[in-house]
Amino acid sequence: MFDKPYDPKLAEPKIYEKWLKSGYFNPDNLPGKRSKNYIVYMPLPNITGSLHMGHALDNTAPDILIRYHRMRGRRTLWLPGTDHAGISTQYVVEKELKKEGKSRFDLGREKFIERVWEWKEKYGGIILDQLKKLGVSADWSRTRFTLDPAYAEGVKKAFLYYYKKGWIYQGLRTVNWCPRCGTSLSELELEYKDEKTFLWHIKYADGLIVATTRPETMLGDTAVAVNPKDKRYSKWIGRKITLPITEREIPVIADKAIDMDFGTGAVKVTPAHDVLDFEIGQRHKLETIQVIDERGRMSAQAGEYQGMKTEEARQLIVARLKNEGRLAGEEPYEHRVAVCYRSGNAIEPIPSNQWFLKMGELAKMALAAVKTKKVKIQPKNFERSYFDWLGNIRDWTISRQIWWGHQLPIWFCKKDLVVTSGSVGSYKDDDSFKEDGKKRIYFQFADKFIVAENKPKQCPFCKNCKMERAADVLDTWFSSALWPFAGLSEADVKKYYPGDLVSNAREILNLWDARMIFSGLEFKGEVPFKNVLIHGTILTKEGKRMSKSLGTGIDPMHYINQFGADATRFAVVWQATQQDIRWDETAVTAGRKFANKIWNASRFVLENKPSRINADFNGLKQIKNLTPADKKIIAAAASIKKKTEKYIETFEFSKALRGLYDFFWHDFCDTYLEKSKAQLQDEKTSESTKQILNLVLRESLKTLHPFLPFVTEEIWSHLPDKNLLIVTEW
RNA sequence: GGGCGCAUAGCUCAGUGGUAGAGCGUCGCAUUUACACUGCGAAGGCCCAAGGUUCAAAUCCUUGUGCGCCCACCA
Repeated sequence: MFDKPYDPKLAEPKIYEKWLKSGYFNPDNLPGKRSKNYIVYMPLPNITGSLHMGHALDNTAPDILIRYHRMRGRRTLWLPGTDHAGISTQYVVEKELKKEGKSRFDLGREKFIERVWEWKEKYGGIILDQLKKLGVSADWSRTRFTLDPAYAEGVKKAFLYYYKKGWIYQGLRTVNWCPRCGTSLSELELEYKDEKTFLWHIKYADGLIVATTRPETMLGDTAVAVNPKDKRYSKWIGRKITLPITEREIPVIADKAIDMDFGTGAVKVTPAHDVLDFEIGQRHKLETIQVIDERGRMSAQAGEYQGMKTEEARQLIVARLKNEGRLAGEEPYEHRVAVCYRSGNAIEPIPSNQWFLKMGELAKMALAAVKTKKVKIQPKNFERSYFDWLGNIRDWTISRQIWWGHQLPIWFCKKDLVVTSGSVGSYKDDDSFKEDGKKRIYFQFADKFIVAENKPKQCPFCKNCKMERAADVLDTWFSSALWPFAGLSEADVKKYYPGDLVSNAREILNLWDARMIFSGLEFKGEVPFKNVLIHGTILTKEGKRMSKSLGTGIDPMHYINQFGADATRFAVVWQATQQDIRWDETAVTAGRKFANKIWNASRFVLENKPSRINADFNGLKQIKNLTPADKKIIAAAASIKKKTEKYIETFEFSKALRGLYDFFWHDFCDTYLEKSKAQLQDEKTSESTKQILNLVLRESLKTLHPFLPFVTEEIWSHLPDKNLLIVTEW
């Protein structure tokens, strides 16, 4: 039963099965009196994903904490779940469809969503199974998916609540639009590509020259902007000029966003087709004229250029400016253009109707929560990015023009409904814009709508239309922001909210943690957790970011399958000191050796069983004639236990592990075990040595357990104790 | 562009005012008695550069150089 080299491949699945059967991952089943809770919310992995190093990092720290607090008598709940991850998931399923030569429009919304559910059933559980292999002791009986019916109810209620509060509104926003995919993209979905083009200098008036890489958008210009401090242009501010070609009058305005040193220092402002310009437009209440449509073609507003591709229009416009003597210069220019992460197509900023959530009050609350230390962000230096983000926040665009997600509970009066945005009526009959025989829906707008949980029986506006549900779905983060309470049943919320901790990568801090904090405060009146633990990023050994597309990713399962979860966890914790980690796989070797060392030392100790086992260190103090070696190891064992407690509670897991490693390997094995061999031969010290060996081993297994749960539990099963180690009192 | 951080042994990193440490690797020796996923020992470092503070600096300050991460994104 105690084979010579420890074989994690045999032991780990067996041990995990035992834990599952025990039911102890579920706080309701834990033995003994437990008054205090310890609760961790798992960062929701996407259903598209499989385990990567980031997940390993996200989850080892919580597992250490959960295991530690479980042994310390807390009611521990680690809430697991998966995220529907709207855009990413829709993307992978669309890619699958593409292999069959189909697009989502060929299936239609309903069929497509069915297809995504099929995908979810097939692949959605993979990552959770992999987390189990890592030893994650989450309460799987409470696993939730962010599109589960109960969760969806919570999301809907939250939306209705915000709407009643007057915090949700419809508005215009220039979004990053991919003309090929027919969808708007979040900033995260953009990739950047270097492009060689020209910077054209266009004379808008004598002495007022603007520089642009996109002359075709000038048809939609509604201002020229300069920096207020720029003396060259101070006399122009407030004046009006005539825009070339369209001959429209536009104002010259001053805005501090303008860089005086770039180009000519004067910028054409096209709110419809540039995200920054849109913001300038908002500040100065400029008109938004859309000259490029959802297909990436010039719109009706573009007059004679209507229907042309933007490239084509650009050439014609440049030529015309040249003819008219308006072209003041043309310099080769290299810059980065945003492209769609799926199609690689250049993105086209266009104005669209979107839904917004007011951030004013919510941001204030989230700021205060951290400023008053109700939530602590660790390490502390990340607080700054949190404060910066919330301090400069704009209202949150919560609508997304995709199908997979929580559809908005908004119902439009069909008679009032305008489909798509701006000027697109021009291609109403274009076949390429039909789905299911109907026109594709891009953006919807109507003043006549109601927000309700279910479809109204009668339209309150026209009294006879069947109302149409808003096509948009919610931003994925809107639903995941509710995770700490929407992930729990109502009874559980009473018992288990608020919790203690989330652990994630730094880019999630604002996207998710901040939003969980204000959602918790707004809906439950309490912060959802006390600590946000930000861990470093795992880089390649060369110091580069791990990424699937670059082929630099490392699959933790590779190590788990080969060397065991304990060795893998050891490597992660060993290296997770403070900053980003250049992944060094020799640390896995160290972990594997360490697990084996623990195993073999235990074999030695168990071959020398004492007649009975004293319960604790105090019991040992009764023994007379302790040798100096005995005293030393007892003191060291007691001290390392204290240190481990301290380091776990301050989240310095690497220090804890390194201390334990040193103690166990050197103090216990190299020194004491070797000395004990002689002491065991001597009748006078034999029994007490056995006692000490056994006690130090037991204590070591306990303190090591949060870090290397499998091997310690396996050894524990060979001890006389009946309890599993995971619920043994620390 | 803004923020954060890192530069210490061949590699990956601890150390944060007072004679340089670990893991992995390398070399030598040892071993029938827990473990070769072992033990004992050794080699290997002007602690990025320059300046400053100090009795004393890898450690604090300034500047520079190189590298990375996150966020924003430039007409």
